[in-house]
This record gives sequence, structure tokens and C-alpha cells, in this order.
Amino acid sequence: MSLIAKSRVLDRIDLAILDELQKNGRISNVNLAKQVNLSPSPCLDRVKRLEAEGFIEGYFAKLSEQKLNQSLLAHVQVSLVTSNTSVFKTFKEHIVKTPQVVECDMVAGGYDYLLKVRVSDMNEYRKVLGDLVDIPGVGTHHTYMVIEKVKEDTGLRIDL
Amino acid sequence: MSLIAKSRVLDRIDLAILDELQKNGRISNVNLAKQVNLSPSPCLDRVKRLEAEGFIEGYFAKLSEQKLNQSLLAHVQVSLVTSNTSVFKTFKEHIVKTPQVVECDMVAGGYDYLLKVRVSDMNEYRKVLGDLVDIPGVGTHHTYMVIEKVKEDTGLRIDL
DNA sequence: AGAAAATACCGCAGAATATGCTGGTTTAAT
DNA sequence: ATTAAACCAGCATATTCTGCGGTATTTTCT
Repeated sequence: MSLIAKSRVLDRIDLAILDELQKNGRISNVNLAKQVNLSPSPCLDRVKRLEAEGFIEGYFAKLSEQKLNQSLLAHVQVSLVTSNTSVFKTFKEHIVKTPQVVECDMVAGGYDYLLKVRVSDMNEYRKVLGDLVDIPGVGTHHTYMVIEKVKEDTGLRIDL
Repeated sequence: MSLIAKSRVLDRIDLAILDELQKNGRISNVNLAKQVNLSPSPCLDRVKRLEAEGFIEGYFAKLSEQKLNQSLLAHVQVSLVTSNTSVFKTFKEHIVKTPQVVECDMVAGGYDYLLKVRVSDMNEYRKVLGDLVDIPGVGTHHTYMVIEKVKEDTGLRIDL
């Protein structure tokens, strides 16, 4: 017997459930069941299983960036001067503590980072960038201020 | 009387509701009410109002990128050769049609774009990039492949 | 300051939904 | 062909949703 946890194969119904929940996270189970041509009980069973198996990580409300005054977005490319462990540790600690940095990816060879920064206005951005470049070990940086959002797909692609 | 739709000021309870729903989008109304020290009725009233006023844009299930085999992420910087309207139109049409491109921001002066591409593996990425560079008007491009996700905050910042 | 109005809150009741259980059916493997 | 496993529908109970009426608190106007 294999020690690897078996990952059940998803059938068409499971995929339809995921696709629907990804678009409408608060749909009632009875309506979800109708949507996927199932009666409520087995539908709920499947949802519970998809949650337990980790296919569904959670449910979240999407809030309005405009209404909550956080509609200015910038991508910042940052290079560290060395791959030194303590330099990275300091950098990461700062990033985690800075709430305006909503995303941080290590890219390419290991010294480069791409940050996504969400702020209310340029003044706030200036402060965030000022703090960022003061971190020891931070070398070059370049800001890509977002002018227009052309596309944004939050969900994953589901092939039904 | 003003024709501007009045935007009610959010009090501490509204912010607490938004903060909770952003973390737990499927919490029951009775539990949400307990969380914010309210009885269910006014709590539901507030949620409905926050939805109607656009503070809450929707509810979504977050699916597992790993489990659904879409865990390879790349940021791609693309420059168009001109700001020509039809060039941009063609570019945008391609982007919208390509499901692997999950995000596309126009940045800086107007010819540069930052794409976020989500694929299952390098082979798929190669195809996506190949199609991308074949679009007429696309000039230089540079790929930042994500090695490690250092931080990811989906929600907005709420100051309670 | 005092009265009137508006707003927000609570608790209750009927309707809808969630959830566990049972039994019957299909599917897969031996 | 037989057995085992998985799946599905329907029912019963518990929970939750949701609208309504009454009360308290805050706001506004005189």
C-alpha cells in the first residue's frame, strides 16, 4: 500500500462546483446543487470533500479598492546587492511588516524581487519607497506605476 | 439637495465587518454578529448595505494553485513598438483571450505592460510566450520567473 | 434646552437552508 | 457473477436567514 496520500481525480461535477464557487462563493448549497444537476446532499458532500482535500483553500469577500481608497498600484523591481542570508532576512522582515506591500516574489537568479504595492496616493507611495531603499543591502530599484488595469482574473482556469 | 450619491462614513463596526468578511467570506450572519458585538438583524442590515453601496464587490472561493496544477508563475514585461491604437487593440484582444494571462497592467508612459502569467509548467509557458511575441507590434519583452513567493496579501488593509 | 424626527438596535416568528442518516442504485474489481 | 465500494436521492432535525414591530439612542430644528 502506498504511503502517498491519494488525490482523487476530479470529475466533471467537481470541476463545475469549483468553477461556480470561485465565481460565487456565497451561493447556497441548494442553488449550487441545481447548477450542477445534483440534489443538495451529494452536492454538499462534494463541497465538504473538496474543502477537506485542499482544493478549496477558503472563502473571501472582495472589497472595493476605490471605495476603501487604495486604488493606486505600483510594481517595484528591487535588487539586493548580495545573496547574503542576513541581508535577505532583514529585507523579508521589512516586507512582511509593510502592509502596503501586498505581494512579493523572488524572481530569476535569486537577488531580484518584484513587489506589488497598494497605496492611496503618491504621497504614501513616496514614503513606502523611501523606507524600502533605506533597508541595508537594497541596491537598484525601478518603479512601474500602473496607469490602467487591462485585465484581472482572480480565479484559476477550470477546463470543464 | 445634492445629486451626488452620498457615501456614508464607515464606523468601527462596518470596518470590523469588512475585515472579517474579507478573511472569512462564508461566516454565518449569527457568528459575524457575535464577532462584531451586534445582534444578527442589524448586522445583516449592515452587510446588505455594504454590498449595495459597493464596498463589497463579491464573494469568491480561493482554489489551490498546486492542486489544480497551475503553480508556475511568471511576470512578463512587454513593450509595444508604437502607441498606435490598432496595435494596442490587437494586443489587448490577444491578452483577454489568453486564459494563462491572469493580470495585465499598463505601466509608465503608455507602451509598457506588465503581465502575470499562470501556467502548469515551462512547456506551457513557452507556448504562451511564443504566441505573445507573434502579436504584431510587440517589441522587447523580459520574463521574470517566480522562484519563491515571499508574501501574498489578498485582502485590503483595514484600519480598525 | 427641549421636542420632534430619524436612525439604529434588539427579539421574535415564519421561511429557507444546512446537515446527518437511511436505503436504494450504479460502478468497479475480483 | 458476486462482492465491495462509491454515489445519489429523500427525509428529519437543527441551524440560519430575513422581515417586522417595538424600543432606545442619537440627531436636528426651533
